[in-house]
This record gives sequence, C-alpha cells and structure tokens, in this order.
Amino acid sequence: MATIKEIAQRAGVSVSTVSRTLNNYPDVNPQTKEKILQIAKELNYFPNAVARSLVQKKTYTIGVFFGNKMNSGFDHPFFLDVISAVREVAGNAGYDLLVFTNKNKERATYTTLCRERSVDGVVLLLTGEGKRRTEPLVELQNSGIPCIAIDIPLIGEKTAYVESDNYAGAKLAVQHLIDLGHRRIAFIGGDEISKTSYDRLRGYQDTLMENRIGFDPTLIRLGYFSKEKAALGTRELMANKPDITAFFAASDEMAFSVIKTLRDLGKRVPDDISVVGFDDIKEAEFFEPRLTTVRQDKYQLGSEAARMLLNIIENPDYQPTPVTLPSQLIIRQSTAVLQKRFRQEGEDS
Amino acid sequence: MATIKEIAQRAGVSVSTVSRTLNNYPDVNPQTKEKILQIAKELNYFPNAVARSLVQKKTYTIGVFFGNKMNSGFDHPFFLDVISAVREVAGNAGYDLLVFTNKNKERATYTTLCRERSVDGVVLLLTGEGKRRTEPLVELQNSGIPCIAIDIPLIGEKTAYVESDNYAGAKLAVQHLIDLGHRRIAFIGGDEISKTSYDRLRGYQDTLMENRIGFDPTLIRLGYFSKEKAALGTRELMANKPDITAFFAASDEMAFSVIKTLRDLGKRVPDDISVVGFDDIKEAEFFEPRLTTVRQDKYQLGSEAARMLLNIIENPDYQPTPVTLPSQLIIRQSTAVLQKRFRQEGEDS
DNA sequence: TTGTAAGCGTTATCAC
DNA sequence: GTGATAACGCTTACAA
Repeated sequence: MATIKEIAQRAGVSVSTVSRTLNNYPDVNPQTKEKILQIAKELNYFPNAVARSLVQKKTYTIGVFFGNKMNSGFDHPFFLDVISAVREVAGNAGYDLLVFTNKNKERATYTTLCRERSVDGVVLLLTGEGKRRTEPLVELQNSGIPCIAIDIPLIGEKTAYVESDNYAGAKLAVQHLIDLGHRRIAFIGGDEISKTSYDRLRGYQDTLMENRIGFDPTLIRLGYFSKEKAALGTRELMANKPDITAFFAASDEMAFSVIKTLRDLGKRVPDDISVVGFDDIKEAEFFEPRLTTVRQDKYQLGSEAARMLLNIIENPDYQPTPVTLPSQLIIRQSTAVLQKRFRQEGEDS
Repeated sequence: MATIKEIAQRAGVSVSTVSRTLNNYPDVNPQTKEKILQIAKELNYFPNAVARSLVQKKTYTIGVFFGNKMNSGFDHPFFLDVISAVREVAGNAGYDLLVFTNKNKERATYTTLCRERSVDGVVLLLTGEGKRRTEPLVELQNSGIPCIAIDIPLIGEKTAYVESDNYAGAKLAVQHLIDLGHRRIAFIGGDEISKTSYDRLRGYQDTLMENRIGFDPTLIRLGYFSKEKAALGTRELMANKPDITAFFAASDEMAFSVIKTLRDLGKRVPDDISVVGFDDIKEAEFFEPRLTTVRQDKYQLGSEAARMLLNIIENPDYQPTPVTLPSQLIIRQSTAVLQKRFRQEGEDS
C-alpha cells in the first residue's frame, strides 16, 4: 500500500502537508491540495488505520463480547438480530465491530482485552453464567471504557444497559392466561442470577396477586433457559399438580420444550393446556401450534444499545441511563379459553 | 494503561529487555526476567495491540464481510452458524473477528478496506448481488490478501472457497421425490448469478434426465431466495401446470412460501403435493408440516473456511483449494408417496 | 545478557 | 501555507 510518505515525495511536499490535505484541513493551498488528491487517487491510497489509531488513540472500533463465558458460541436465539442492529447503527457512524474470541489468554478480562485492542467502546451480549455480577464485569463497569450491556444491569459513568420490559411482558402473558379463564398457572422460570429472569418471575407473581388468584410457589420450576431442564420441570409439575391448566415459560425455547413434554404426557395444547413463551424468536411462528408469546424488539434492543454507546464515546458530557423497551404480547395458537371440564376440575382441587 | 517503558523504568532496564522478556525470548537473565514479569503483573500490563501491529504488520484479526451489498444486514438464515464456527476456530488460534460495516466510504472496496485495517485475512459471507463476480471481488481475489469465500467460486494464490455439495444435494432431493412416485416436479430456483443456484438447478435437471422423466423447462421459476417471488412462481406454475405433484425449492424459506401458497390454493402438503427445501435452517424442523429438506452442514462450512484461512495466513507455501462439503437429505413430513388419483391425473395430461 | 536506536505510518506542535 | 520534528507503543537489528 502506498503511504503518505510516497505521496509527499511525488508531490514534492512534506508529509504534514499531505496529512493536512487528506484530512481536509482548511489551510492548504488549493493548487497543492488538488495535486496531492490527484496523486493519492492514482496511488489508490488509503490511510493505515493502525498507524492512525496509535497516535489518535481512537480505533473507530466497537468491541463485542458474546456468549455465556467469555468465549462460547453465539448461543442466544436472537443475538443475530441484536448484533445486526448494532452493526447497522455503528456502521453508519463509521465504526466497525470487533468480535472478541479470546481463547487461551491467561489473565485476560473484558477490560484488559478492550484496552489491548484499544476499542472505543464495547457491547456485552452475554448469557447464562456470563450475566452473573462477577469481578470482571464490575471491573469493566468501573474502567471508564464506554460500555453497554444487553440485559445486564450495569451502571456507571460510561456504562448503562438496554433491556426489554420483562416485568410488563410477563404481566401481559399471565394476564392473558387469566383472561382466558386459567387459574392454575405454572411458571417455568429462567435462572436465579439474572435480572431478566427475576423480572419475569415478579411479573408472574404480581399478576397472580393482583387478580386475587394468589401465588403458589410450588407451581414454579427453574428451567435455566434449557430445553432439558424445562422438560424436567414440566414433568415434575404435571406429576405433582395435575390441576395445572396453563404454563408460562420464560423463553420460547423452553415453551417449545414444555409443549413437547405435555404432548408426551398425552395432553393437547392448547385444548387441554395453554402455553405462552417469551422472546418471540423466529421459530415461534413456525412451531405447531404457533406459539403465543411476548415479543422483545430485538432490532431496537441493538440499535438503542449502539446509539447510546456512540453517544458515550463521542460526547464526554453524556450521562447514559438504562433503557427499558416495551414488550408486546403476540397471541397465536398455543393459548385458548379454559374448557369447562377443566374449570370444574380446577375448582375441585 | 501501563506501557513497556514504565516497566523498563521500574525495573531499571531498557525497553528492549522488557520486550524480549514479555515475548519469551530465550536470551534473558532469569533474575531480570522474573523481576520484569513481576512488575508487569503488578502494573496489570497488557501489550498495546495497535502498536505491535504497526511494526509487525500483523493484527491477529480476521475481517468478515456480510450481506448482499457491502453493508447490508446479516441476512442469510444460517450465517450465524457459519460465523459462529469461524469465530471458534479463529479464536482458538488467537485471532479476533473484525466485522466490516463500511458505510459512506467513497471509493472503498473489499481490498482497500482490508488493507486499511490491516486484517490478516478475510472471509466473505455474501448474498444476492454480492455474489456476482464483480470488479471488487476480482480485485480482492488478486490482491494477495488471504481470503475464503463461502459459496462464491473465487480461486487464487491466497484465495479459495467453501461450499456445500449443492449439485449432489439437489439430486438427493429430486431422487427422493421420484422414488415417491412423482413425475411432474416443479423447481423454484435461486438466481441466475450464483454457482449455488446453478448447481442446484443442474442437480434437478440431471436427476430428471437420469430417471428418463425428461426435463421440462416450463416447470421452473426463479425465486431469488425471496418469499414473495417464490409465492409468485408457485402461483404461476399451479395455474399453468395443474398436474404438478411436487415442488423442489432451492431454499427452505422459499419452500415455506411454496407451501403457504399451495395451502392458499386449497392444496394439502404433503397429501396433494410434496415439497422439499434446501438448507435445513432451524425453522424447518418447526414448520408445519415439518420440512423435508437438504441439510447443509453450517458449522463445518464455517470451521473449514476458518481452518483454510488460517493455513493461508500462517503457512506461505500452503496452496488453498476449494472445498465442497457433503450435503444430506433430511426426510420429514412435507413429502409423501404420490397418491393414485394424482398418478392417474398425471398420466392423463 | 543487555542497551541503543531505527522504524512502523500517522497526526500534531511548532516554527518559519 | 508549509516543513521539521516529536510522538504514539512496540519490535528488532545491531552494538556493546
């Protein structure tokens, strides 16, 4: 690749003049300017971003951490949508994305990795254990590195997070079930470490209480967003509480698993038992029966995250604040009005 | 962040000694070595990758281009799986991924973007028009930049591609239909520019010929991997050729669209008409009816691509050659034995 | 075994 | 308006 030096030589000027021209500084003779631009074009010159970054301490790069540990797969069902949105708005602002892979680095943390690569900011798309408020996360939060987390409540000078309204979403789901006549509503929750899971649980509880149905903790199992654990929980629940007429699962994938398990148990969905999920992943629409669920706006999750991050990066005075996006109930085929026969059974128990 | 200079001062040695120590050079006194390592740890030192890249001309970064133009979304249904695999093997080798977003850059091409960022290699995950053999693609192919394309036949000194065996996959699909008794088999193809589409078309044609059924070009419509165009093609076909008893679609998404359209037309799948897709995206298993399709091994597509790319990067003598991965027929519920009444109808026309 | 110094390709600070 | 020159943080001859 051609360098600024070559251009300078050919144009018979100094490198600084070339640099100024290329960066559109005002104080440069139109004559020389044109000449330099011409030569740059001929040489098909593009500035070396690495060299520039070194002096400017700015890389126009946004780091991305994915997965449940610092290095696992892109394992969340809607990360693609989120990251796609991040990419779009970051791209429009001139930033590229650096996806960290960081294997076999001994003492590396989110923070050191970011510093090593000199990224201008970072977005966290973690799952499972990765969402636990551990030392590396706290370190990052306090590092001064611009950071936006998806679904993890980090707050700091240069840190905030974006999430869906999980509480309201859960309320919508449970209220829908109640409106359909259900009273014995089981909950397949997420985990005990994430705010996301906790909010969905609270939404479930509160809605039950508000409707004077009461909250029965024995109707709950944690599924940890895994098909297997959700299936297990469903089995246990159905064995112990045969009067259950509806399930609310904290994710669509778990809802699929609940439905399959129910089917194995000889139950029909939604005829015998109603099921609602959470997320509205693509498969939800294709599943049989088409899944009633709470939609998270994945695109907005990502674009909002990117917008805030860019704000933090480019505006020193900007004070980021957490954003909670509305979620929406999507009614499809996996929920139905409670049948009389069940209602009676329900009354009996 | 601490720099090598600071460490040198504290240790009372020169920067070069520090550098050598940190890079595990053999010729350094164990005493000083230990001392330096100790200080580095205390200062929580991590090398500045940007500075290092500048001198070494190596960034340990692999560029990724996504989408149908140089900047559109992550729009292919299985890109996530592919990129996830790329990330895993690249990560194990110590490389991070740089996802290019490149908006508003005037004369930028794949090549200039790669050079500007000094990526060590690049993987192309393009769709639609992006796959057309255009100047920017040829430029990249001849640039000397290590490059692996997914599904685009680029070949060069440092360039190769990875694809699924689309021809064999298509043959499997059509043969399956024929074995089921179908004779009037329509084809909803991809586009006219990609090798992928062409190979699937050839597989369709050849299988028909080999089975002495003959190839009727009027049974073909191009769907351009779009739901709308696939639906349109299906309508046209059914209007003009009512004796069709099976459809082979060049992608699962188009197959879904075909099935929906058929349903709108009052046809049952697979009872009246069989449909097979291509790709085996996640939704295929959830769709109703569960889709019979040709599976591409997305994970291997990505890991093979990364493996080859790393080979090109790290081994100057390595001569990359294109890789074609086996594809596999997954028989599910959208195909069935041709019913007698149709067979007769078919015979009649 | 260690230090000096050049250099990677830019930008930025001064003089001129 | 323009040119030296230092600086960014590191690696790497070459010397000592």
